[in-house]
Amino acid sequence: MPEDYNPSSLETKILKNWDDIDIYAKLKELRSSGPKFYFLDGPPYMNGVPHIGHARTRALRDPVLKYKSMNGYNVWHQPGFDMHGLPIEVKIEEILGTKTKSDIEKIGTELFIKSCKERGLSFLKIWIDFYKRFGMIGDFENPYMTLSNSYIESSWYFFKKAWEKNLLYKGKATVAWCPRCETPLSGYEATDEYKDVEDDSIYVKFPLVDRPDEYIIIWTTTPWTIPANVAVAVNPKYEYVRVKAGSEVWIVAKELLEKLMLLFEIEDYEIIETIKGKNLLGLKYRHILEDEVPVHKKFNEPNAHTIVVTDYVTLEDGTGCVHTAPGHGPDDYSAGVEFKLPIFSPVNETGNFTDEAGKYKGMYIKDANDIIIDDIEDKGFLVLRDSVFHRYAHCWRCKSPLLYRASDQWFIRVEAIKDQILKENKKVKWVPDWAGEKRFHNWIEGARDWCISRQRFWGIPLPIWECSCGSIEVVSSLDEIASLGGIIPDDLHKPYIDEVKLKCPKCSKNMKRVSDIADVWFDSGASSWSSLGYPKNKDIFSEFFPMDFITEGLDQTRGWFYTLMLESYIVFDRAPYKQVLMNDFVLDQYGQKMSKSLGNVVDPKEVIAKYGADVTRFYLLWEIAPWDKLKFNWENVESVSRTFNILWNAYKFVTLYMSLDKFDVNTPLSEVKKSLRDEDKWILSRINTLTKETEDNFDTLDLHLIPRKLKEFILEDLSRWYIRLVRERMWLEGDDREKISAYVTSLYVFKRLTKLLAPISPFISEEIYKNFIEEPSIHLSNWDKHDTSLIDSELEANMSIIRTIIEGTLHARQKAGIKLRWPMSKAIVETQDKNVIKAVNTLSEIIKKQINVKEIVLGEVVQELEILPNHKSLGPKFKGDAKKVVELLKTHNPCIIKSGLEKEGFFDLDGFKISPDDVNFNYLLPKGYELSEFENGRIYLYTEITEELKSEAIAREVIRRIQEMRKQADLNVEEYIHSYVQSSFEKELKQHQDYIKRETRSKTLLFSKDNTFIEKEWDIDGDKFLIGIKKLN
RNA sequence: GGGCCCGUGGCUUAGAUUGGUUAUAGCGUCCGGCUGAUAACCGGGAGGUCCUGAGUUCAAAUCUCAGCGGGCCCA
Repeated sequence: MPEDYNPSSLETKILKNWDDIDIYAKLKELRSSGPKFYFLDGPPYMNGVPHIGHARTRALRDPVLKYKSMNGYNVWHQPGFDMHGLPIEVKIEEILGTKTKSDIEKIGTELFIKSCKERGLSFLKIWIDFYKRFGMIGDFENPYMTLSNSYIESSWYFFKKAWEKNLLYKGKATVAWCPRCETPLSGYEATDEYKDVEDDSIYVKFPLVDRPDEYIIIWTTTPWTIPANVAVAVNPKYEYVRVKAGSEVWIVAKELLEKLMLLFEIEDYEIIETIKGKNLLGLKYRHILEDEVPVHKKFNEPNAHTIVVTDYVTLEDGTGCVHTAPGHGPDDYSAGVEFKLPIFSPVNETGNFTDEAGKYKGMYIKDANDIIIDDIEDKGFLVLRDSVFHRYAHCWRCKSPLLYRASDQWFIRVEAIKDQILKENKKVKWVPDWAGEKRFHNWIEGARDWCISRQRFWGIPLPIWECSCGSIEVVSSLDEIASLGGIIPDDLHKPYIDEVKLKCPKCSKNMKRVSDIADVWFDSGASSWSSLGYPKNKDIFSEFFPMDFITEGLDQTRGWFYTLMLESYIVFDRAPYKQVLMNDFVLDQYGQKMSKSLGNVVDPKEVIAKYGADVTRFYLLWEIAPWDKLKFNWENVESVSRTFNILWNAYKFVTLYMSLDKFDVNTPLSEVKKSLRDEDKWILSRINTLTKETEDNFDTLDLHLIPRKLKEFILEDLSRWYIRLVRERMWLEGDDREKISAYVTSLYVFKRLTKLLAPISPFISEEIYKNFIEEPSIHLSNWDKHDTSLIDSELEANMSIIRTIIEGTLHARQKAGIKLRWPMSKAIVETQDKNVIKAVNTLSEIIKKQINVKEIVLGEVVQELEILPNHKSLGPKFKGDAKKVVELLKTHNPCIIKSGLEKEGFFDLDGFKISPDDVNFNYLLPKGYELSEFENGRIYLYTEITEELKSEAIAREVIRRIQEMRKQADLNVEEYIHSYVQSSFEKELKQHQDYIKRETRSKTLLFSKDNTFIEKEWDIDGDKFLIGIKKLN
């Protein structure tokens, strides 16, 4: 006999059992010959513990895997973990107290990298324990880890392929750079952290060559980039003006002229000439700091220090003439390439000016700002100095302001292949479709070449060796290293890998590895093959690749979804995944982002501790569609928890009676087929319809609909309806056929229901299932496909109609103040609806039972129409005759008056002209009826109480009291008693003696007091009843 | 600035593909009731500018446009 529902102890018990039987090994063995289903786990980043968002993603993916397993698939469920990268480095720097890269080198890169490794690994157990507690079943002994040698070796295959396809190149490029971390950041790393900061805002005039006193005016918020200026860009389409201001001529965009002059406080100015931007092309100017930065005098590129034209120039701020420093801005860089400008970037890794910066060498760029501005001012080129609040990019980890600088980096040529990738993406099924067709599509469309190298320590080392002779080797395996004369280190990370020297195949000299590591986003992007150990291990890969299903958060559009696609495309010329589910985040209940500082963080461990993993998983799936934001709401968790409690109680209810009767759980449904009642057939139909819906929803990944329908079924169909209808039958004594068929039906329903629930809530389903069926685990059982032969849609529709009729009648009873316990002689259903007629005819027994009436009939009850004079209107209108009119109204048939008013707008009442305002109409129910309306009709309850009905009512009232007393006396359900009732209703009660005895399990029923009984006096509608019960020994 | 998504009683939500009676349900709240599976449940009441505005239409929560607010991504 099951206890109360206690998720915590139940789940712990089952976890232990899974451990004992090594459920994963069994599952793997069981499905080993099944069709392959390759799910790839999006590896979480190992710099913290699982948060509720991780729990959500797992609550979405795990049911799919369990469902697939139950359907016979050989599912690949290997967890993965992302363990490299700057965030871990930054954390270790905090712990070790280093500030710069040279600090790290001082304490030793070996120690630093070892610490990073330890930290990466330190979270592993926490995560795997979480997965297990969350009810996931998977290959927890063999996760893929991006820091393992085998993973690194596999991932190198990408560089080899990219190199072979000429998609890997070394180039100078202007990239976002963190001067503290001394490494480039990819575009999105740079844009993760925009902060509002105050910066200088200066307007500067550049003197044109060969045009004395003529200047082009530029604006910048980064004065330190002026030393690197090599051009001024204008938009070819805009109008520019030459303006006479004092003794000088200035060039600015026409549209901005007034605003600028106002800003510069120049009132006297005059437009000399209007010129299209494209006509400014090639105008030469003199660099204003050529004395301080003498290298400018040496640039011999023809376009250096000229006006160039580009489309990116806007009129939003500035002057329409844009200071261009290809070494310090991505747009500037592309202009630099287009116009063959010098890519000049006199700033080193730490943000200090180099020798090339002349006067400014050695200065930190931000510190140089003031000096540079002063120099410009001294030389008379400063137009205006101001400051501005604007958003500026900061390092996503260490929060330092970023800069752009040109440096030598390794790139993946994405732009060359993005059209093919877009084509591949069309083959992927995205859920929701817009995630792929719009979001991901747009992202790929705008993709740029990927700067994949990082000048850091903790990451996958680039497998690129360079020789002083200029030749380059990209290796993809340890064997290759060995064959090139390299000695393979125990650990493929820095600094060990840096020691590996290869023999140059061209000149036989020693080749040195480029000291860079890969952008950490590279790591997980290589998982589609690296997690399977490809290319070394080709068997598993060829069986499973490509992936059938992945799911991750929407932020992974530019992250994992992208790197997986890009890298796999380069390696295999195809999309790596067939189906992608993209989910949104978890917010707090007010829609606010969860953050430590707001104190609104929901810890998944806390939810699991309080409600269990079953409820948590169910809730996370049920609350909202995967691709919408989930506002975490404790009250709704509570409501899911209540549903589980009800499910549990329903389970307790049926097992109670089954075990009392020692019911054989192996009795097949076919054996009772003939004695099934309507409600049995109905619930059998419902559970199979539900199964079909569940199957459909798993197929289309409308995962939230599954728990929603399950919850609805548990509450509405099972608990509130089926059990209510079969209660009486469970109470029958002996081997009643109808009772047995209720048992068999219930068992079938529970067996099915637990299977539907198993993928979502693996513990409670396991517990219930195993109590009925002797098998090692529900998760090792097969999915029971829906059985069309048991689906009867018409019966389902009929049942749903009579439920509305029953509810309506209960409403009518309440209006009339008549308790359900009191039987009524009849109810009349009035309807025009054929479906309602059919439902009432076929299921009248259920209606009668549920609304406690002796007879239910289809028919109609004529309501009487009453006419009421409106004195307020009649009085002033008919004055003295008003009284007479009122009398006349009573003598006419109200129906005729009403239809007359409706048709003509007035009624001739023996000469008095009555208008609609003069009277009110009212429908009167015939005496003894109560009315209630339902969707397609009305129900009339006849409420006259006969002696016969009353005696039955009293019997039921007494039964109810005895039951209450049994409960208070803590008697077991099956125990027998003696009872007595002393009251003035002996005659009535005697008529129903057998009924009372049966319902209350009374061996004897006396009508006089016995002092050895437990007794209680009851007041039932004003009458006194002294009732006693005594346990049978 | 651009792309994508979202906005429905106090709260969480259904309904948008296919425009169509009185806008769904749960929670909460108020009133009444039931109960030998149920710390459950049942009946009823109150509670709505369906973010705003314009348009299309006989008819708009739904379609179109513009705007406001929020989110993710990008610049």
